[in-house]
Amino acid sequence: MLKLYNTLTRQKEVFKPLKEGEVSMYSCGPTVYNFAHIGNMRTFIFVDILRRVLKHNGYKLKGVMNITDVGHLESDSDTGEDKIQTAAKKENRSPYEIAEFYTQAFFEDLKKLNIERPEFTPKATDYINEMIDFVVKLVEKGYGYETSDGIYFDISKFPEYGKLSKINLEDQIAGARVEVNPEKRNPYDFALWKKAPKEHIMQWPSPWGMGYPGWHIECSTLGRVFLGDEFDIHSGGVDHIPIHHENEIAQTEALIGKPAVKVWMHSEFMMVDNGKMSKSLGNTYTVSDLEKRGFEPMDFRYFCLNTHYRKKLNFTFEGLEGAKIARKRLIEQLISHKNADETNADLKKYYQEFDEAVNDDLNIPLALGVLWTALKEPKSKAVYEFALYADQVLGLKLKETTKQEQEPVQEQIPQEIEELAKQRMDAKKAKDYAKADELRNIINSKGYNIIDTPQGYKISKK
RNA sequence: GGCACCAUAGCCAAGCGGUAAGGCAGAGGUCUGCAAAACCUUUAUCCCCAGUUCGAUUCUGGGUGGUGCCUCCA
Repeated sequence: MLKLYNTLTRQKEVFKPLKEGEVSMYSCGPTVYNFAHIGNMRTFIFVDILRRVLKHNGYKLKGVMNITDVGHLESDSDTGEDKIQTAAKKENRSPYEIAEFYTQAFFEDLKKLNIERPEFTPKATDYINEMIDFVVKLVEKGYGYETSDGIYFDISKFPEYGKLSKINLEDQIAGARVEVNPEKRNPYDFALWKKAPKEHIMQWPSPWGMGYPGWHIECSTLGRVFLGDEFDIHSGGVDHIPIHHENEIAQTEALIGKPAVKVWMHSEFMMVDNGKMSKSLGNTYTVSDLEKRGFEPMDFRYFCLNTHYRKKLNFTFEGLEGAKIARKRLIEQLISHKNADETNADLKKYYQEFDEAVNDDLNIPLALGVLWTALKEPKSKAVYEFALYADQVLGLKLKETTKQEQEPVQEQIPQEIEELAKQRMDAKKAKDYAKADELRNIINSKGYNIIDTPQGYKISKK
C-alpha cells in the first residue's frame, strides 16, 4: 500500500490512481536560461524517486515535465525582464539558442544523475496556441480581463484562492511588500498573457496583439494537453506552493469547474552551509562544479537520498564527502556479496521492510538503512540480488558500478612511476624500509598513490 | 505584520505512544616492516517547562532557537 503526502490536505494519503494501473503526473521543469544547480537537481531527483516508486508498485507511468523556454519574467508581480532574453543579451546569442543550449545541458545533468526522463518533456514554445486558447476561454468565462500591458486573472472570482498554501489573502495584503499595479483589480491578480514591447524578442500573435504567455498558464496548459482535465500527481519545489501552484489551481479550476490534480507533492529546499541557496544569491553549485572537485554525480545522488524529500537538506562538502565514502563502501561490500559462493539466504524481511519504507511517502533514508543492514548478512549472492532489487528504486547504478569496480579500467601509469614502484618493492624485499618509505613519498608527491596488497603493490592516480 | 516548516550523538539522518535504524567522523582491535585500504567491535535517553497516559523522543499547551515563503528561484 503506497502512501503519499498531499500538500493540499497536509496528510499522508493512500494513493489510488484515477485510472487502474496507470499514473499520470506533471512535474514542474526547469527554466532554461542557465545551468541547473544542485538545489534544482535535488527536486528532479525527488521526481525520479517518485517515478521509480510508482513503477515499483507496478504502475505504468505517463509523466510530463515542461521545459520553460519562454516568458519567465524576473518578477512574479509581472514586472521585470524575460530571463531568457536577459541571458541572451548577456551571452550575445538569440533566446532560442540560449534555451536550446541549456535544455541540452539539463538533459545531460539528468543523465549523469541517473534521472529518468519523463515520457513527455514538451517545450513551452511549441504550445503557444494552446495557451492562447486557454486564456481566451478564461476571458470568455469572465475570469480574465485586459489591461494596457496584458491579460490578468481576476482572483476575486475564485474565492478558494490560497487553499494550497493556506494563506488568507487579506492578511497577506495587509503586510505584503508588493508594488500594486494600479490597473489590476486585486493585488494578487496575475498575468495570463503579456503584451510584448517591440524589443521583446520572443513574441507571438494573439487576439490581444503580439505578446507572450504568463508562466503559470504554461504549466496548466501543458498538463491539460498531455494528461487531460484530471490527473493524479503534480509535483514541484516548495517555493511553488504559494504562487505558481496557487495560480495554476485558480486557472484550471476556473476553466474546468473542478480540481484537476489529486495529489500535490512538493520537495523541500536545499540549503548551503545552513543558509538559503538560490541563483540570485550566487551561492549555487552545478553538477559539473562537483565533478571538478572530485565527486561523481552518483555521490551527490546518494547524498540526496539520505534525507527525506520533505526535509530541508543542508549541503556541505563535508556531508558530500561522507556520502562519497559511504557509497564507495557500499559498493565494495556489494562486490564481496556478488563474488560469494553462497547463493541462498532468507532475506524476506528485508524485501518487506524495504517496500514498506519506500511506500511510506518515499522514506528513502529508511530504505537505505535497510539495505545497509542487509549487507551485514553473511556473504551471499542473494544479498547482491536484494541490492539490485532496491536499486530499481534508489537508482544508484549498483549493477553497473559493481561490474566496473570488479574489472577496473587499467589506468595509464607512467613509466617513471612504475619504475619507482619497482624500486620500492626491491627496497622492501631488502628490508630497507627507510628507502621504501622515501620512494613512496616521491610517488605520492607526483600525484599517485601506492598501496600494498597480498598480491603485490597497486598504483592509482590521486 | 501574516503563513508554514523544523529542533534526535562531533556531523548527517530514520523512528511519531512501550525505554533510540543507518551513514560519516572518533576510539579500540585484526591485517601491515610502517602506512593506506579493508574488515570487526564500540559511542545518545531525543531543546526547555507544564499537562494527558501505567508509560512520551513520539500526543496537547506554553516557551526558546533555527529556516523558508509572502519579491525571481527547485
